[in-house]
Amino acid sequence: MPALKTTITALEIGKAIAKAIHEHKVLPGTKLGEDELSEIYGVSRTLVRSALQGLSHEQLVDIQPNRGAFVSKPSLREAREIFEARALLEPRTARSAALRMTKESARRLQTHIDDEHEALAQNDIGKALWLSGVFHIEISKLADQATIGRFIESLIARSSLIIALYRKRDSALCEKHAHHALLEALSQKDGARAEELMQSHLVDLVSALDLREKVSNPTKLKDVLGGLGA
Amino acid sequence: MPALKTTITALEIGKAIAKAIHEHKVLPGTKLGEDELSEIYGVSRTLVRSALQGLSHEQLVDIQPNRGAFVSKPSLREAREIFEARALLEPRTARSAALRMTKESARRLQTHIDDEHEALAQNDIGKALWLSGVFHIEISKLADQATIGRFIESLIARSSLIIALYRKRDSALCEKHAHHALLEALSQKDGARAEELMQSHLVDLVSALDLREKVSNPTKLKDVLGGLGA
DNA sequence: AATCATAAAATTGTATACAATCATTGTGGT
DNA sequence: ACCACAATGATTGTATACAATTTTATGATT
Repeated sequence: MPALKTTITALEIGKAIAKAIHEHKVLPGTKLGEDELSEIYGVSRTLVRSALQGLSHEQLVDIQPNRGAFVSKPSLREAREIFEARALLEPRTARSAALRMTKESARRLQTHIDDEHEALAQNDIGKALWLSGVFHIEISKLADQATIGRFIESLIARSSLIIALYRKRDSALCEKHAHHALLEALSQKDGARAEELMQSHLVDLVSALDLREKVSNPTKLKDVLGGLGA
Repeated sequence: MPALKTTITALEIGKAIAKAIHEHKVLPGTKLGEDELSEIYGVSRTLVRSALQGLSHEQLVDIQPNRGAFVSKPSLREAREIFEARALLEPRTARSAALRMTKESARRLQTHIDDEHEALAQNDIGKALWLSGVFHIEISKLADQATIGRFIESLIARSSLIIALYRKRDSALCEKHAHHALLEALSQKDGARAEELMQSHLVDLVSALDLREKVSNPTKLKDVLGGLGA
């Protein structure tokens, strides 16, 4: 059997935290204390800080000077921007991916979809959410455009924060057929259709979100909690 | 007078290094030693490492485990990808920027162009290169799309590396009229024209580059340094 | 009882110390 | 002269120690 690795890198810690965020195991606003994390991963704060700084660069965590790192809470405007950016990048990327499809990659994507369904069947929403994101990332990787792929990857990671914050109640988050249809178009190397499908898929995703401006923050708590029910 | 600041942050160090890279003060491949930098900025290696990791995340420097940080040397494929990404993002961003133009922002951009010309007049190529990049970044900021703006910013920073590596000999890098024409279209809120101009401007930039595959790296130094000039 | 001031505890920021790894040079052998 | 190999020096990686800041707790005062 392979020797079990004893070292852990800052990058791995970052990935682990990112995955937990993506799966909604930790929610936006959660404080990520350094001592806590170094305890968890069995390393010194040095590596933890390095990992947190990396996540901060991806805007998954927000580092407030002298106060610590918190899971980011994208504003409404950021939320809208992120999905606008996805709408700009992903459909075109799906088109490119279609042109480069192979049997092998089709098989890989199918496996992903199966896993996704399985996770949903087991009601493991977090895992399904994560797999759903990975599906999009895989497509962008197929497009053979690492640079744009990285952008998309970061947008998808932040999308999970947005879903956590702004998802409409009882909105289905993964229409299972959407990914399936996408895969079909990709397999047939039908770039135009893949582009179209991706575009409408993203529209669907946004429509499961409530990105309207809040009525207004109640200026005073008293205004809301004023009368004692009399 | 304002108290002179005595503290320096990792972010500032990163910015300083990034600017030096952008200005071609340090060329791709240059080693960025930690001791060296901590000496220069008068801080411990801790902050320097933090800065370098940040730059590594932007792919401006390449951190090789146990070997150190080097100014990145984008490959030909990366170079092509980066300009493809710019072609995808910047024209559309220029269009958005046009719609949001104000007198004030026009004035700001004009100042930038003036500075750029001044730098060119003084033959300060590095500064001109940097200002040229900042011009593009300013436009993306005007578009009021921080997310895409950050992507563009990172693409432009890496573009300076590409220019350093792949610029055709005696190719003019900043056609002065290009930015001027762009500003004009923006000022007139002519989005369509701004988009068009940006697109062709980017084409011009690429055409000043030699992104053809190298014949082959000289496998042996001897082949190049063979004859002793006899 | 509520508010403010102050003190203690906990947490983050930076520097330093030590360990591990890599590069270089020097030595000995073929 | 050339290659292999070992020792040395330099550089990066990680942990720990200390300083600075924030947060929480405590107590005095109105």
